[in-house]
Amino acid sequence: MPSPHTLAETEQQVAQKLGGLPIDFEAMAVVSNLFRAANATRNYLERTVLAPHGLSWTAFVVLWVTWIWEPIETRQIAEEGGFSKATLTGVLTTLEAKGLLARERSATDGRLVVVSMTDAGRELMQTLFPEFNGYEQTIAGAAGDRRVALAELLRAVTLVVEKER
Amino acid sequence: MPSPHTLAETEQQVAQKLGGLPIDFEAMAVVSNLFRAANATRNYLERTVLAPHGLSWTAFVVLWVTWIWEPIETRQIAEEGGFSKATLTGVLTTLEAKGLLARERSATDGRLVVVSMTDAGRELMQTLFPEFNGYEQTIAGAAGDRRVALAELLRAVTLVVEKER
DNA sequence: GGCTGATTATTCGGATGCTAACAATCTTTC
DNA sequence: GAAAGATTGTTAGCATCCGAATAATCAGCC
Repeated sequence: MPSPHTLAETEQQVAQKLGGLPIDFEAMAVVSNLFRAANATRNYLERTVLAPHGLSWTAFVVLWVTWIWEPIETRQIAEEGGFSKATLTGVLTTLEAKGLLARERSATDGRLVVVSMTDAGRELMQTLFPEFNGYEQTIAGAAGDRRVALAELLRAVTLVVEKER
Repeated sequence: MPSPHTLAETEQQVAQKLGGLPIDFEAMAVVSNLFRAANATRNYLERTVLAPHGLSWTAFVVLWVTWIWEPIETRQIAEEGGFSKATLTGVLTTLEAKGLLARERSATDGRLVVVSMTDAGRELMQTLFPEFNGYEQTIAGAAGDRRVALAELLRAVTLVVEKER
C-alpha cells in the first residue's frame, strides 16, 4: 500500500488542478503538517499512555491544568486548555464521574464554578505526568536541537489566529 | 479576565507540584503548543472560511484530497488525511448527502470503495481553495521567514510518532 | 431598589473521532 | 477447489467538540 503522496507530487497535482492560479504551497505545507503532527501526536499519546488510564487527550489536559492551579475556575481551565466552555462541561462530567476531580459553585459569585482535584486525582497525576513527559521527550526529540524554536513558532501561530477573533 | 499563565509561571508551578522530579519543560512546551496551535488554527479556519460553506475542517480535508487525486480509494483518503476509516465513512456520508462527492464500489475488488467529485464539488473547490489558501498565508505568516523550517519540523514530529506504531 | 446589560455554566443538536466487532471479499496455501 | 488468513468499509458505542440558546447571577446606572 503506497504511503501518502510526497509534497512534490501534491504540489504538481494542485498546480494542474488550478491551472496557473497562484497558490502559496509553503503556507499549505505549514497548515497541513500542523494538523498531521497534532493528530498523529494525540493518537500516539492517547494510545500509549492515556488510554490505559481511561483518559482522552482533552481529559488529561483538563486534569493537568486543574492539578497545577487548583482550586481553579472553569472559565480559566477552558482558557488555559484552549477549548470551549461547552466542551469543558462535558469533560468535567466525565472526570468527576471517575472521581478524579470535583466541582462546586463559587461561594462569592453564583455564576462561577470552582474545580479541585480529589486525592485519587492527585495520586494519578503524580505518577502519570512524569511518564507522560517521557513520551513528550520522544516527540520533541524529532525536532533535535530546534525544540525551543519549534515551540516558539507554534506559539506565534496561536497568537496570530487568536488575534484574528 | 487574566490571560493564560505564562510559560515561566507554569514551569514554576509544575516544579513545585513535582518536588524536584526531573521534568523536560522544553518537551512539554513543544507538545502543548502543538495542540494549542492546531486547535486554534482549526477553529479559525472553520469559523472564517469553512463554516460559511457548511464544511467542517475534516470534511474540507476529505474534499480536498478527493479533488486533487480523484478517483481515489477510501483507504487512500484516510491515509492522506491522517484519520481512521471509521471517521472517513461518517464524513463521506455527510459530503455525499451535500452532493459534493460520490462513492461507488470498485468493479475489480468488492472490498474497495472509490470516490469521485461531483460537478458541484469541483466548482466549490475551484473557488474555495484559493480563498482558503489566502487564510493559510495569514497563518503561515506567523512563522515569518521560517515557514519552510516549521513545516519540516512538523513533518519530522509526524514521522517520529507514526514510526512508533 | 429596580432595571438593563453583561457574564457564567449548562443544555441541546449535530458533527467528528476512535476502537472493536462484523460482514463481505480477496489472497494464499494445501 | 476448499479452507484459513488478511483486507476492506461499515456499524455500534462512547467520548469529544462547537455554536446557539437558556437560566441564573452579578455589575452598573438611574
